[in-house]
Amino acid sequence: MTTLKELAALLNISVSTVSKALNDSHEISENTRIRVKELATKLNYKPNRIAQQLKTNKTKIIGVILPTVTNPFFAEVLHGIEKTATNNDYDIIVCLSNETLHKEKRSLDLLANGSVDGFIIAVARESQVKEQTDHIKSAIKSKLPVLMFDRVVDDIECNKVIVDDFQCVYEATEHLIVKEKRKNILLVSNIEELSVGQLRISGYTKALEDHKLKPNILKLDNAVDLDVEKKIYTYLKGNNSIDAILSIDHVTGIVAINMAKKLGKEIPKDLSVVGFGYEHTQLLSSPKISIIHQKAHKIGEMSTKLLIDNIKDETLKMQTIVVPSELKISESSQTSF
Amino acid sequence: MTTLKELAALLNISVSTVSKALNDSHEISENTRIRVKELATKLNYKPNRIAQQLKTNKTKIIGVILPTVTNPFFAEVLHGIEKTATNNDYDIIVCLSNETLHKEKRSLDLLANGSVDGFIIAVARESQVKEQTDHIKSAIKSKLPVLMFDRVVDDIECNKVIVDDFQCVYEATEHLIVKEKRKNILLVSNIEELSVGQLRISGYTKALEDHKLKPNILKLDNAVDLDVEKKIYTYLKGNNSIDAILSIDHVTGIVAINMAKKLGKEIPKDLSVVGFGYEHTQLLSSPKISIIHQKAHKIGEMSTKLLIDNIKDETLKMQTIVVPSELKISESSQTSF
DNA sequence: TTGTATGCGTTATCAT
DNA sequence: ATGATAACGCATACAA
Repeated sequence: MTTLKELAALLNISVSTVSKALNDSHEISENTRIRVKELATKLNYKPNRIAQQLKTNKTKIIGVILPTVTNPFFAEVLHGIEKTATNNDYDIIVCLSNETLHKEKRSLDLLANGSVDGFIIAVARESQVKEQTDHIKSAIKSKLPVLMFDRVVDDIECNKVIVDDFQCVYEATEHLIVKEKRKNILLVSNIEELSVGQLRISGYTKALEDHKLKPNILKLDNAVDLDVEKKIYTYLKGNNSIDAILSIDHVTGIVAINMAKKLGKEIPKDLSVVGFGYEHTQLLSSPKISIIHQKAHKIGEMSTKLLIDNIKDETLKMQTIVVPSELKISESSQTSF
Repeated sequence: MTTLKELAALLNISVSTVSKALNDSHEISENTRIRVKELATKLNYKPNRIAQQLKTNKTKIIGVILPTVTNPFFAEVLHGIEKTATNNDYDIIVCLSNETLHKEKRSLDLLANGSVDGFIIAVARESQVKEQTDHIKSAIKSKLPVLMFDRVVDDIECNKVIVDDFQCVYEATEHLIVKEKRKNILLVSNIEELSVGQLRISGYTKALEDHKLKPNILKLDNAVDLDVEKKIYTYLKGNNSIDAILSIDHVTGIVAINMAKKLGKEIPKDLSVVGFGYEHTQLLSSPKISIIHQKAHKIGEMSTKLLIDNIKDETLKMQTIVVPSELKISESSQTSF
């Protein structure tokens, strides 16, 4: 790697002159500036970023700590983060907590030693359940800006970007009741231990309450593979009056459609199905599932924007931004082929 | 952030003594070592990694350049990379090329200035199609180890981890012919312009040739949403003799199942369906689709292992590792509920 | 307009 | 056993 020192030696001038020339300082003559730049491009000189970081005490790197990236929600958020970071000349270091407290803590501690200018975090399931968040507070205490999204911790004061979990489920439920005239709406859940799961369930029960209906909740207890199908199938078979299903994750809604068809139900005539979904979710079901579409990409964008603002001006006051979800009603009945 | 200098000042000893004490140098007395360490933990001292990086000329960071992360394959690879990197005390900087050449080049150039110790890359679609890979060669020339996976460039000499695209599709096709007695197998493709797409198609045509059957290929031309459904539906409707479908991506197989059911076909009696799939793919279809399961996580693990070996010993000779895929035959007929 | 000197935080070499 | 000094590559305050 070419260094300033090498350039200076070859040109018989001082290191600082070379530095200034490359940075377009006005105090350097046209002549030498050109000579320096020519040699620099010829030798493919690039300033050593590590040295710049040490000098300026800024890394232009954001630490991103996610529970997982195989969940499409977080993958899409990451996409938004990366794009916005790049547009603002930041790189991102990505760590995955795998939903564990110790990994989250380890990553945070490791990066808090000058490796990054700030953090974007969605806390791990374990950290949230055990309410252990000292590691995050500690990062903030050492003047590192932190932004939390989706899964946030109430008693930590920092910028936050959250989803309207309560509200969007409330509205989806109300849609089923009012627009689609449904009376027996089943909520299917396997994330009731997460704060977002609880919020979604609250949105559902509140909507039912407001309309004098009684809630039905099928908790899957973290079931996997065929168990998911079996539990839903069995429940539907034994409860024939169910006329709508509201899934609060991105998988069980599609499973519910498949199981309902297996039971000979017509969709959406006999049964309306709403679930959470991402870009391709609707393509995977037939008839099309209605989905609550979280603006994951936008969440990533706004999080990054907010964090970078905070990095550049630490005096800015903290805020919590709610990114509304979009309810996409299926129109499968109209598909004419 | 606490520094060595601050510790030294507080203890009235020199910086170098503090440094040695913390690094368990034998030439430091038991007494002072303990005093130093006590104060260090008390003040939560952590060595500044940037300074260490400048000193040692090693960052312990791997640059990871992916086309996207919303594709489950790359998400799972990333998971494997992150895990293995962490286990070997490396961090990862993730850049997304978004399938474009210029973004890939930009990321590579930006990180090649001392920011990382090596690269893991799956080249962007555009780079592969246009056969522009000078930026990668340039990184290698400046002594930065590069590992390519999945989408590789033949005329670049570096470590590679690839999938058995030809072989696994050949075997899946043969399975359909020999075990399931299928005669009219339709290949559904929308990635024919990628090297992996071409390999998969070759595996299919070769298997048919070897068994004296004629190929049917439905190219979707990067169709999206309803168009995907429509093209598959129309084709199936107009070609009633098709008795098996082989999808070479992870979406169209499920769509094919849904469309076949819509046409009143029984699966797997009338039609066998095989597609590419990931962890949850089978859960999303009913009856269950058979899948070619790429060991994405393992690809990430092996890539990282190989790169780190290469970083630690540059004289190691390059190798290309093939990670075999697994054919998971659906057993939906046996599900008894 | 150019050059010298200093420091970022750490480690390593060489005194004491 | 401890300390002074230099060096990694860069940027900048200050001198010339």
